[in-house]
Parts: sequence; structure tokens; C-alpha cells
Amino acid sequence: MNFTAPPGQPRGIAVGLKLLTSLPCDRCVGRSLNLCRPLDDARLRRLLALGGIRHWKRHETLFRAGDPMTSFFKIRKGIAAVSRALDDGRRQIVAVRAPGDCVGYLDNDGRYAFEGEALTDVEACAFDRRGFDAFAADHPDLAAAVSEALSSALKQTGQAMLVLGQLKSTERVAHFLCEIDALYRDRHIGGTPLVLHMSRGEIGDYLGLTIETVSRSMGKLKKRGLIGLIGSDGVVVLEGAKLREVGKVGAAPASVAAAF
Amino acid sequence: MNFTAPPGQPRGIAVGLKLLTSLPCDRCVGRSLNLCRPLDDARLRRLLALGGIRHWKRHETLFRAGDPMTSFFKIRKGIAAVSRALDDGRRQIVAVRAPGDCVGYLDNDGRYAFEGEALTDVEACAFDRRGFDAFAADHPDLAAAVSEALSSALKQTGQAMLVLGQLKSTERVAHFLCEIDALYRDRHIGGTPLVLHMSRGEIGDYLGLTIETVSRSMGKLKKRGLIGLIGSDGVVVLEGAKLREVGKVGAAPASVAAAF
DNA sequence: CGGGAACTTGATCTCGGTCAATATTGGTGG
DNA sequence: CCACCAATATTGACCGAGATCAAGTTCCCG
Repeated sequence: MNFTAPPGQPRGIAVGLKLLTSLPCDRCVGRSLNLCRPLDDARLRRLLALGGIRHWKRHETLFRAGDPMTSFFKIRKGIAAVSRALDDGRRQIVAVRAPGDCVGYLDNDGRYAFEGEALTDVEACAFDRRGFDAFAADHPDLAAAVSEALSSALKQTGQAMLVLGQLKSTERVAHFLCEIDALYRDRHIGGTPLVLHMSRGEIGDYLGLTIETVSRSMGKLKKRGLIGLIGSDGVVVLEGAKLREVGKVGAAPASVAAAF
Repeated sequence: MNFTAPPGQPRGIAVGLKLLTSLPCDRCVGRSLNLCRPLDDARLRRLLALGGIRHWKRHETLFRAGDPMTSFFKIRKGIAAVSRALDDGRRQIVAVRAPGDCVGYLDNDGRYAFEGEALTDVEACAFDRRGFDAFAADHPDLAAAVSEALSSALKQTGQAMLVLGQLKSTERVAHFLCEIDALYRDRHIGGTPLVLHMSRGEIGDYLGLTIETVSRSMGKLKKRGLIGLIGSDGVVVLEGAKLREVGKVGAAPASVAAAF
């Protein structure tokens, strides 16, 4: 029971949120039943029909921009990157998604709008997009939850634009570390030390920086005593408050499973 | 009747889209009635109760980040910027919104998540957020339209992240010009020459560049013969295809009124 | 262990930021 | 309608953060 109703939210949205958060991924259809008004079990089963659970290994592609969209994915385990690439090889990671988040939801005219790539081994549940939309149309709670997830994602990308457009390299890296720390903490994955699961190159693609600059910025933060480095993937946050200050991280808004 | 159903979209969404697009802003409640299933007129009136039409002059604030949210705004005339600022004065314009778009929809715990500022004189219709949500909960078409608008905004910000993170200054400016051109064309405002309605500083805050760099980049594009400049606000696109190439603008996706 | 990939570190270069004059411009009042 | 002026834009000179190029070094993983 991780997600409680934010104070002042209409009741329906809170329930719907939980519904999306614990969108049934397995055969555990029954589990979702007690979360809101009695659902149409047959339709739920239909909703799950096309998908079921799938697995990807690190670096494998969940979906490719431009490919016809059939289903979107709700991550159960692992971390995934949503990105967009240019012909010349430049690419921008647009979001990092963790268990509970959905990816592959956005389309242009029935085709995936972004790329999805596994940053670790990933287990996810595929939902037929059409079926889901139809189902959501009949279930206001779920529709509200979708809107809430999209709104959350939009706030995140707005913040990300501020990071990319205004922050210096070291500020960006500090921000990134805070963000990942908060994300993993929120989803109860990892602990201390923080394990990034992202190479310097992937971090660079997320922050609009080169491998070398990411590495140097990490070095600066370490030298300043704000973090410690364990291997290349492990980070110990020694001075969280200062790190957040450097990264211009505002008061943490209550996080919500997001979609992309 | 600008928005037609994208091929392959479920019918409900197309209708809902139109509904949001022509969300009643005036006393013209009746006009929306024929767009979808008969709406509850009393509720619609309640929906409009708190708001009505409001006007802002250029540079005035529509809403401020952190202020308690009461209503969001559907732009009827003029252009508005949605932005986010840092304590130290740096700010990032996160979206430029035109007639038909909604702004001020995103909140953190009942407070506006971004700033809204009028780039020209603006006329907009205010909707009570609570009332709207409640109304949307009972009208699946409208709920779907909200999701569609949010999805559209999310795709746009994803693209914007690519621009901020990967493009060089002149590429960014070229991209910006194409984007504004397409936006104004889509909303049937302006013509030739294109009137930006944004100072170099505002463009800079959108693209993560300084005033001087924006100016120089414009100069380069002019020297290359891709654009002409008329005064400081007017732009003639001379070589649209080349401009789009420089700005790394992919095949234009069908645009949809967006929310932020 | 051994070897290849990823990371760090250093040297240099370049794009865009900063600072500083001009030059336009567009709004205002005569 | 024109002259003036404050705001904005352009242009130039210089500087510095971050990119690029190039070695080393560490870290995995077989």
C-alpha cells in the first residue's frame, strides 16, 4: 500500500491511481477486483489477452520508434529508457522508467513515438492498446489514472527541460543522481549504495553531455565530498542536502507511476 | 472543422478530441451539445461557473508556479508561454501555447506546477479544475480527449528534450522557426511573413541559449538564404525544406491541441 | 588470470557565453 | 507625420565550459 490519496484529491482519482499502479499484470486479475468498484472480469481478461508477461535482457529493445504499436508495457522488474534518436546517431534519453511505470504508450498515428530499451534485464506486462483504451472508456477510475500518469510524466519532462536547458554539467549530474536516488527509493529497489544501472554513455545521452563530461562531473562531486563512488555503477550519497542544492532539486513532489 | 479523426482511432476518442478542442468557452454551451452525446446542460453551466472569459496583456502572468490552483485556461486568442524558473533567475520556457490549447492544467498537490505568461495579449476561458475533473469523470469522451491532449503534450516535450539535449544552437533556432511556423499555420494565425511574437530573450529561454546566440543563429540562417528577417519579429521562410533539414524536423506529426 | 569494454584523465579546440559597444526599432509625444 | 528615446537587437572581442581526441587505467567476466 504505497500510494495513498494526496490530500484534497477527488476520491475517484485516488482509487483510479491505485488501479493503474497495480494494473493486473499476471493472472492475478482477482487482486485488482477489490481495489475499486467491481470490474467486469471478462473484459479484464480480454484486456490481458494479447499481452502477458515478457522478458528482455539488458540493451534489448522493447519497442522501436515508427514500428506499428500493438501494446504498451507495464514494467514489473528492471529499468528501461525511453529515447529518441537522430539519423546521425545523436540520441536523447527522454525518461528512465522503473517498476510500476508504463512505457510505449505514446504513438504517432498508431506507431510508437519513441524507442524503448532495457537498461537492465526487464520483465514487463504487455497490454493491448486498443483493448485498454476501450476498457478505460468504460471505467472512469482507470481513465482518471491514465490522465494522472500522463500529467505526472509531463511534469517530469518539464523539469527535465529545465535541466537540459539551464543547468551546467555538474549541476545536471547532481540532479540526475538525486532523481535516480528518489526514483529507486520510491519504488523500493536498490538501497545503499545506489546502483545506477546506467553506463556513463547512457547518463550522457540522458543529460545531453558526453561520456567524458559525465565522468569529470562525477569526479568533481566526489572530490567535493558529496558522493562516493563504488566501482563504476555504485554511488553513495554522502551529502544529500548539498547534492540536491547543487542539482537544483526543488521540494520533492509526491511521485506517481508515470507513462511514456 | 479542423480536426478529423486519425485513421484507425476508436470513434470515441475522435469525438472527444473535438469536444476538448471546442470546449465551450463562452455562453456558447449549446454549440458543444451537438458534438457528442447529449450533455447535461446544468453541469456544463456549473463547469463554466467559476471561470468565464478573462484577458491578459503581453507579459502579464496567467498563473504562477506554487500558487493554489483554482482553474486552468483554454486560450481563445493570443500566445502564452509555460515556463519554470530557478531562484537565481534562470528560466526555461517549456512550451509555447496557442489558441485551442489549454494551459495551467498541471498541479503539484493543488498548486500550479509551472508559470504561465502572456506572450501577446491573451484571451482565455477559465475552467474550474475540480468541476472539470468531476465533469470529465462522467463523460468518457471528454476524459479521452484530456488524455489525448496530455499525450500530445508529452510527445512535444519529448521532442523538445531532443532539441535541448542534442542540437547545436543554429539547429535549435531552425527547429524553433519550423515549430512556430507549423503551430501558427495549424491554428490559422498569422501568415507570411511569420510573426514570432517572441523577443530574442524569450526565444533564448525556450531554446536554452542566450540572446546573442539566438541573434547570431538567425543571422547565419539569413546569410545562408534560408530565411529573411523583417523587423525583429518577422520571419520569411524562404527555404522551408532546408530549414527543416537543419532543424532536424521529422515528418510533421498531425498536431493536436495540447495541455500544460 | 587475461583481454576487451568501460571509465578516467590529460591536452587541445570550439561553440556558445559574457562583456561591451553600436545600431535598430517601435512606441510616444510634440 | 516626424523626432526622439528607451528597449531591443546586432555585432565584435574575448573567455571558458564542455566537446573532441588520445592515452592510460580499472573493471568485469569468461
